[in-house]
Amino acid sequence: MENPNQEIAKAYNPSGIEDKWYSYWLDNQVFKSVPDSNKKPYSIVIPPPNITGMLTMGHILNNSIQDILIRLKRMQGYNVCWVPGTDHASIATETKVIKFLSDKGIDKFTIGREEFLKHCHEWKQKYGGIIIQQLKKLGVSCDWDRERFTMDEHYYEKVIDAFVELYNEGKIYKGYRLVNWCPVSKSAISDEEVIPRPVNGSLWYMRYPIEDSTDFIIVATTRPETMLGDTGVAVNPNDERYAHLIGKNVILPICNRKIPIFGDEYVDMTFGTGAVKVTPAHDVNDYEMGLRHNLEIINILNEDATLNHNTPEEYHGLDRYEARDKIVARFQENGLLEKIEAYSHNVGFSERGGVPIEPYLSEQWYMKMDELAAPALQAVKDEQIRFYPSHWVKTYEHWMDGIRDWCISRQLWWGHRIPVWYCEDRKTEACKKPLVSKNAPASCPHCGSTNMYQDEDVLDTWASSWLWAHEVFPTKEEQDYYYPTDTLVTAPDIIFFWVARMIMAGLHFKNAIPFKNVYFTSIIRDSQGRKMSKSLGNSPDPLDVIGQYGADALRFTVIYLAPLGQDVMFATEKCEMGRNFANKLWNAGRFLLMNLKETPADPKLADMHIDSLDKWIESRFHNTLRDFNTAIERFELNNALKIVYSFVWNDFCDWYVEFMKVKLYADDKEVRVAALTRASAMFERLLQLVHPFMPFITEELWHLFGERKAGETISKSVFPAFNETKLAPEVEAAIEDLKDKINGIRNIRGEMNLPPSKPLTLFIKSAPMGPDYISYMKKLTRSEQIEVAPDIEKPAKSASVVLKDCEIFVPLEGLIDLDIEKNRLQKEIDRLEGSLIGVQKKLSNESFVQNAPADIVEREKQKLSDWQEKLNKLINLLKNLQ
RNA sequence: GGGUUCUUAGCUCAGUUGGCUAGAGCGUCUGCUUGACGUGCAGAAGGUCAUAGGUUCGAGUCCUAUAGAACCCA
Repeated sequence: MENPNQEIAKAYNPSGIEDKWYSYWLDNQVFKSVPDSNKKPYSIVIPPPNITGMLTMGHILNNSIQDILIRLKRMQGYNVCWVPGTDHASIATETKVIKFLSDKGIDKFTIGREEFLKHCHEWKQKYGGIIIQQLKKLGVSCDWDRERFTMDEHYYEKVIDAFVELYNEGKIYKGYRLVNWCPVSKSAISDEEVIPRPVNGSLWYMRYPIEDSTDFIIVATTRPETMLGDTGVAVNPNDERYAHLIGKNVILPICNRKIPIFGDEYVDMTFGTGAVKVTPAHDVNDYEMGLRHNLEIINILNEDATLNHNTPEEYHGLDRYEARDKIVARFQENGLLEKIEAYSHNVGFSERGGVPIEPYLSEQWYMKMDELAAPALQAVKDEQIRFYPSHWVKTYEHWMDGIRDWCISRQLWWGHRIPVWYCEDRKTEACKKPLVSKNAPASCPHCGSTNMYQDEDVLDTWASSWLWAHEVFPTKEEQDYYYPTDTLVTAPDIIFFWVARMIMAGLHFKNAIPFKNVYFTSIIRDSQGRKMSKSLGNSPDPLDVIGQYGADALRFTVIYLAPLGQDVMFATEKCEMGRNFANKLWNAGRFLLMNLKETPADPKLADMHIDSLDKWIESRFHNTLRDFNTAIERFELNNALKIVYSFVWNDFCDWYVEFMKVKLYADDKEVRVAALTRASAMFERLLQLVHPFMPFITEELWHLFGERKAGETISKSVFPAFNETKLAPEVEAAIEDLKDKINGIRNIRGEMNLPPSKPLTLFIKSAPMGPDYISYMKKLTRSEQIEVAPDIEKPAKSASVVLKDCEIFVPLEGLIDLDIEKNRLQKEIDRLEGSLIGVQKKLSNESFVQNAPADIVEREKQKLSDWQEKLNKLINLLKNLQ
């Protein structure tokens, strides 16, 4: 292991150390989990990153949180299992591979499905693992032997089984409806893949001639080209301007089609002219209106958003935007264009294709959601599944209440191909029915034809990943042991797409919830509050940050900055916070190690020469532990970290170690050894507290602090348990009191600009203090002489500190600047007087004294007398200075 | 248009069921080669808790309205 004579670096340098320990953990199978009925399981399934993805700050936050929970539970004796894996990301991957191939001059359709899929698998082999390798740099403790992929053979099969099962239950059907259509991918896409973007467009006011009249009705539209598919004009039935036109027809220009004017409450009278053209085949709201009013539905687009044969010949094959220009020009020529207004509005863009999506009529497979959603909604309402933060419950309920059927088919090749076959010959009526089965049927069961073909479409990626929480566990034994999983950590923007659907799938297929807790992570923003995104280029590469500061520092910083439910403003420089903390920890360890070299620890002395300092730090430790446990229970990881941070930096380093130096340089060797032995033991426990957050540095230090057996790791050491009997409130109060005295004296030093090189003499008017307290005080205030007596006289020309039951005088002889001291006292007097007014007001209020709880009133009275006394002393001191 | 959340120090945020003189980190200012750490130590300055009402003995905390910001859904 380490060379004991090697010097320990003055500043902590994570490079080298992090990779060393990650290999060590892997070599020793520290992260491995196998079912063990003697141990309680704690399991998490990773939200599978997209195989096309690269590590982002979002992944850093999400996976740090999971790792903290996993590492903590591992140390607390659970059989923890964190299953990693990736998602095949149907449309994203297909888009990438198409691009990759087209750069080489290869076309998807020319090479055909099978050949194309080969390329996809190759691509996945080559690039699909990058994000997993990147994650390892973060130190995450996934059981890598369990790495899954949503198109693994077992998993693929289960996705198909689920389709067949749901179809047989009547929950899957084929429907002809409007979907979000991406003209580039030529596929339906999910709502999630439609990104609304503000667009500076126009509002075109177009005149539609009324039948048998010279009048017009003017409609306003953002999409004039869709007029070729108009089959009605709608006005609000309460709109007096148009009441006389309801029931009449207009003659649609260019097409010369007769279409009705009708009334519908949907129409907003204040928008445009209050009259809208209705294109049921190309707008969601128009589609609904079309159904209500029995309008004809005319689809005017091809799959690539060019115009089709339902338009006049001159428009055939034109791109939708070319057609727009042509139609506007035509209206203008004919004097039918009223005006054009600038108008900015949101247009849905395809996330992958990068072009505006088209609401498009097509035949797709749908999953009925109502029956699946009901128990999933209940499970959250009943708190079988808890959300952190809980306010997401409302969003979840809202969506589940209004849930719509799920379009699960995609016109893509990369993914789980829909297990449906059709008879090509269709000799009988029954042959037209799709045949749903896991395996290809040999022949048509109705006509016997062997001429069968499979549905070309694949399933929506979410229709595979919704099985993730249970199908990552391959056997029944494993599922019985690890499922339901304990906690899901994910981003709130996929609450519907993934979280809700996993709950449905879990309840439907396993008859049990998939997880008990869902932690919704924050959104990472840049220092200006903008969401981090590729296009803005405002997201640092996490690997660069790790290179610069270390994974421990990055983890620390991200968690420290991420309160439950709040967004995180991140900037790379903020990692200094984590780096500084790592360095602090390192140097505290270094200090103890340097002393241990001279004075080796001796466990036999661990309980010898115990004084109030030992009891104090022990009490502080258990207080910390209790608060830490509470924070973890509430999933307030940033709080948990702050609690640990403050124990390490404030209690341990600032006070305990400084106090301990008195004992460390004592004449009695046994005192020295005992103090150091206990300090080391405390430090090891403190490392355990930090370990889930900063695994690498803690492992390094833990190994420096003792002879460890081969393969031994802090990761599997037993996490400290809270012990109430270790709490010592009276000792804590006494040390707090001592700290107050020291702070008072340090204040004088600071205000008077007295350098530490100038030792002080102190006169303390109080009850006698223990000799240990006197030595601690000497050490921390750099005083050479301290006199304590209840009736001590204030020396002339001295600064003073007034505390409860205690006055401290610091003689300053020639050094004192009377004005400074006067100002100090005056400031304190002013502050106290201000506070006193508040208390007096309260106590002189009869209804306060009557209504407030007795202990509150008592407390106020106590304050009054304490402060009054202190104030009097201060006034006296000030008077004597004049 | 509907829903959710937020507004506290220069910045980023804590502040539990209403009850200490409203806290922390960063930044700022002053001093310091203190027998671990200048990635540090010690000290200090800095706040009308978005605004206006209300409930209450008591409001940063609860209620209502207003203003502003963000996100989700339509």
